[in-house]
Amino acid sequence: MYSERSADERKADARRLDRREIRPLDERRLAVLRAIVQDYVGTEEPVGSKALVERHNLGVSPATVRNDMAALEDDGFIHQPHTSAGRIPTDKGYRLFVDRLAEVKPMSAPERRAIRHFLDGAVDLDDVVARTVRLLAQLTRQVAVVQYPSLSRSTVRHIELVALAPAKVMLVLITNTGRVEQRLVDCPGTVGESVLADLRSRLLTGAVGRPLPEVPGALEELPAAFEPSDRPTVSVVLATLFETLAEQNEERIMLAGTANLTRFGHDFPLTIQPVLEALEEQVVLLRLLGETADAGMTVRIGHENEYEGLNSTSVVSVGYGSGDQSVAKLGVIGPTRMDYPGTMGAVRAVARYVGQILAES
Amino acid sequence: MYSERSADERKADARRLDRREIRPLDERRLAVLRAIVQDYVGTEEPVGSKALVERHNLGVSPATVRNDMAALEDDGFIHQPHTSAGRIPTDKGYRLFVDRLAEVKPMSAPERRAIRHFLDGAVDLDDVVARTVRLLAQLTRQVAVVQYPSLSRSTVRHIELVALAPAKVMLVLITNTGRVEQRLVDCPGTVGESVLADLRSRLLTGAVGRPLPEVPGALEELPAAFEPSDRPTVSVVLATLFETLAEQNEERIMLAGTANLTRFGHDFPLTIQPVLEALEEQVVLLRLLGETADAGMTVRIGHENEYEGLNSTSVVSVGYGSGDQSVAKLGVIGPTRMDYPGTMGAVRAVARYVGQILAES
DNA sequence: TTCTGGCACTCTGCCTTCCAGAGTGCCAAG
DNA sequence: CTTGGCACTCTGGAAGGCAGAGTGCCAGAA
Repeated sequence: MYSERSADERKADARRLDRREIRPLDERRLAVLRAIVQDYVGTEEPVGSKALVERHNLGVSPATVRNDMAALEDDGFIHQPHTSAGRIPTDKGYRLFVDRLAEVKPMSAPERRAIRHFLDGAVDLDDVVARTVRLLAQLTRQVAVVQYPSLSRSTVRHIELVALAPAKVMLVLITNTGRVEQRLVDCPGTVGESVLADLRSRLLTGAVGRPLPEVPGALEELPAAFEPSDRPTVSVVLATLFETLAEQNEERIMLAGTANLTRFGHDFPLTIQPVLEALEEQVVLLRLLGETADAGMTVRIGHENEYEGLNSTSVVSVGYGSGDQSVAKLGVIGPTRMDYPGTMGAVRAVARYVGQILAES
Repeated sequence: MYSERSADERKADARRLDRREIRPLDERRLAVLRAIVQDYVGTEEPVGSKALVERHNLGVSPATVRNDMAALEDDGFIHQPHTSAGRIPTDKGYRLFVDRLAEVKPMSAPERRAIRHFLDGAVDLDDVVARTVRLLAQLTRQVAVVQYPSLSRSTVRHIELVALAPAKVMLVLITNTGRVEQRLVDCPGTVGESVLADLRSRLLTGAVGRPLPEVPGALEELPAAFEPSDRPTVSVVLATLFETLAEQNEERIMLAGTANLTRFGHDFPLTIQPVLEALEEQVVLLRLLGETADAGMTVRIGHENEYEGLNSTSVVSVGYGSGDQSVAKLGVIGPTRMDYPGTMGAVRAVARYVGQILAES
């Protein structure tokens, strides 16, 4: 499937390389690296020069490929487990592959339809996240992680005040991402219905559509609009609201596909344990996703991951959100030896559709 | 540690056996089984007659033990991996061990204090459950599962309807446990403010204070109170509400300690995959805990578990709750070769303390 | 220069063989 | 019923051998 593209691709690579002035990596050497990565990802076995020439028509002999391999090894892109074994890409090799040799593989039309269909059935935010994470795990056959839309980046869709008792008010905050937060407010005295209605409508006018962090500023002057006798109540409600807003708390995370870890590799128990441990720590996962760039897809390969337990895994993550704003991150965690183009394609597609779903609801 | 108890225990066993008329299992044979289970759990290796006599002072020769072992094997309590290997307890053997040979090992005072201290820091329900599950995983070094307190007994605190768009209504349900659920309702036509207000107040009168499962019955006649033209809208809202109520009854579950699976055994990847798969399925876990008896601890050993993937695991579970009522279940999942007395002790202790915490809050 | 075929060399992975050790079942005697 | 003795079986690990795959290097060709 790659032969058809090779001519164009090579030229493209050559151009890019020239731009970047990377001398020692000529066109063919990069093709060799790409072939190694592809083969290794497919077979999970070190790949040798002969097999490489057979499977990819590189147009040169094994001996030549061997020379290129030696050069690639010198530069640290590939590595030999033992003398006289095939080569395996290093983290640096994967990095180069991802940066310049691979293109995100778009989902096929049926796949896109399936994603759409699967996510469309969701009834609420929890369900959206749950479906997303499972879908992602299934598509990539890896461990999927989805962060709940964070409060700090979303906007106010609605605020509701409900009198539960003479001096008790329930404050409900609904964000554009579908998240609902509620707080019970103990008021200093009985609250009149009319005051409550007034406050409610003023809150709505002042806050709806605003990003959460901006709301306190916008409502600062509010108590002044009320009778002095009502101000304590208004202040308490406002304080509670601000508190709720400020608690951009508990970034929650959902996980799926841990069973896919069993396909990790041969030296399996050694690799899997730290990974499972990492996955149990919400903090680690949050930091992991936190490292994701705000725009564009982030790929962290092997040792590029801060957390040691994930040194033999790669993390592909991306922000998602309604509209252009990214409100949270999602991603997958798999062995460094993963199908990067496919994984990146799946992650990107899923993120896009979740964003749409969120925007619609 | 067992020798000190052996005299009393043996008599007790003998008595119990007489009561149950199990002839072929005399006192010593049971002691042998107990020793086998203990040793196997400790070493993870098939245990032979000689080693058994050396480690436990059974007061007889290896040859005698061999005879007993042969008998135990005939009865299906133990099993030989290969001719001329030691013996391994079967599920049936563990069952007998748990039923009659083991006693729940109480936690030590420092352990109890640690449990108490660890759980006391919890700030809300989520936190209680999260702490509990982690604690349990740590104590038992196995996979822990905690079910959220059942909501079927909680009541409606408030229902709110908010018009977001001409034909879109946000339905918010708040329970007395502080849980908030919201749904977006697509109405068949434009909804008038007055209709909405009317519906809202009727919902409140009919539902507030009622246990969730009773709400549908109480609101059955509601559409009849409205103009025929409004009934479709009312019906849609009601349907959504009932759906939400029903979903509230779907219990949630929290999980921890999956990393402990790596200590499962030698034939590791084969065993662990189905287990991980099972753990991902909330449904499976819920069914698993659902099988727990309402009172007392339940131990399901190996093939006693309905779910096939858990055929080589044992599940120790127990109900917990505030006061005498069990509101939910918790438990651990581990290899059939687990320390039953210790695990049961930990599970029981944790359940007890969680109950107390819930009662206090 | 750059590529290529050839060649000697090295290493793994796998298979076989072999042996010690642990464990058993059975039997005859206490 | 228990026990010591004995012959037998089976695993697990060590040692050795062999085929296959892969490499590096070199000298000659393009």
